[in-house]
Amino acid sequence: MLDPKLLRSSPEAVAKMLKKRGFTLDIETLMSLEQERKDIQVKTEYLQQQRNSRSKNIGKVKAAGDGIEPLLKEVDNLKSQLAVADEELKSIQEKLNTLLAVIPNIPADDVPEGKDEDDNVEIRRWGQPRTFTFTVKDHVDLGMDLGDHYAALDFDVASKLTGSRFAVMRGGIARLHRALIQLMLDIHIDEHGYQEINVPYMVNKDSLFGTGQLPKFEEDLFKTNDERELYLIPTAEVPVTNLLRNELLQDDQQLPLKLVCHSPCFRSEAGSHGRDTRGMIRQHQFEKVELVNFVKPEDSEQALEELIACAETILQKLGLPYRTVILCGGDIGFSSAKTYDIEVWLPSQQKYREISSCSNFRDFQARRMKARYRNPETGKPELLHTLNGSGLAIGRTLLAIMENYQQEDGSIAVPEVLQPYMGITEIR
RNA sequence: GGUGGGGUGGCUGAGUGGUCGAAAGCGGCGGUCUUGAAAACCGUUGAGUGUAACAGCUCCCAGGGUUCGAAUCCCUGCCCCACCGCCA
Repeated sequence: MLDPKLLRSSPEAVAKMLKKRGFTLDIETLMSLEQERKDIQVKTEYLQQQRNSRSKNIGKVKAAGDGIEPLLKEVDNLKSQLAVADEELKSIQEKLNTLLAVIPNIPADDVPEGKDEDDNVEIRRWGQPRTFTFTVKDHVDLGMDLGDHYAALDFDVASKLTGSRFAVMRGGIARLHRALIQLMLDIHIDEHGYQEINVPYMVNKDSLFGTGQLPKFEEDLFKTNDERELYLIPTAEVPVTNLLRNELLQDDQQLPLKLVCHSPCFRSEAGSHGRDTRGMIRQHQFEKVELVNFVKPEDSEQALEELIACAETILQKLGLPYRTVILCGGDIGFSSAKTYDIEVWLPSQQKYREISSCSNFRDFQARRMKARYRNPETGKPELLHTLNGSGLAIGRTLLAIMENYQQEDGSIAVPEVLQPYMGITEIR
């Protein structure tokens, strides 16, 4: 959520900044609602004040032994007025909140202009895509041929079990998948100073509102159908960031708070029919090692640079060529002020494809969540800044390894850093 | 699933329907003392909204209700704790 004060005081400036991401702010509706809200609120509070003072008086008058009849009559009159005003205020506040809840975050100054992913700007590349002396296969074909009796990567049997966009992994591929999780967790914990955390994979509406998935993106989520209205998490970002919802940290020594969480992620992929239907790129269920930071406002810009570096480290250790892009205004996510994507090289597609996304949300999520800390300078509560990033998406890393490390006979060489985790040097 | 007890400020924890935004303690902040620190002592300290600053308003899990007046009474929901049963 944006700062309502900022929105009120300089709506034109906000609208201009939101324009960068293709969002049109309806200033007129907003400001007229806002004016209405103010008028009614002033009126309501005046009536409340009158009621309160008279009610207090009744106690005193009664104690003095005098008659309270006239006062009662006055209060009664106030109450009926108040009931009307209250109702009005409630309804307008609801309208206003509904409007505010779907306004996206303001992009950072250095976010490039642009309409969609084609306008994202590459900021660096690492590694050299390998030249193959044979015809490369994609991970689907590779996975089908690996394994003794059954495919090591099996989409057909998964669709029998569940449906499309799911996978079954066996043997060496399943083990590689697990090894990747271990490797990533170990690096972030031991080398990057993260604390490991394990959280629920189902969350309530409030949590999803806090990080910004609700109310706008419900169709992307899987929802349970029991009366509790729980949702499967689309990313660990939701439960982990919401750890500090409605919290006020007293001790700023806890900051920055850096948490790493391995979890499955569930996405309905409602809007992506027909996109990446082959293979593991876009699944309804995948796993991810997620990095979440809570920092003081003045530290968030630097924290994003560190976060993206942590994610890149993993690819470097795995020897996977990648490039890093900064998302343009039109491609940036709803809650984010600034996002870097890391894209890994896929030989079968001759393209770089997203494998990580690291964002600075500034106080946008914190305001929705009321996640605060006490600033020792002022002694006052202030909103935290939140950040998160994938470090990395496991399924996509797995397929990148399969494709980049494939050998002519269809086997997969195991990257050196993974060998201690795997106990083997190749998967066949 | 059964029975009982609870949800109060950063934390622990009191709170006869009016003088309660709320005792006390801890923690925090400021000070006295000290070479410095600790201890001790004194003072101060809820969140939000609003204002130039006051004032005002809202908030004692959430949502309804009773009442002139609700942290306090009633209803519903959620959550927590204890014991019993069942169980990975």
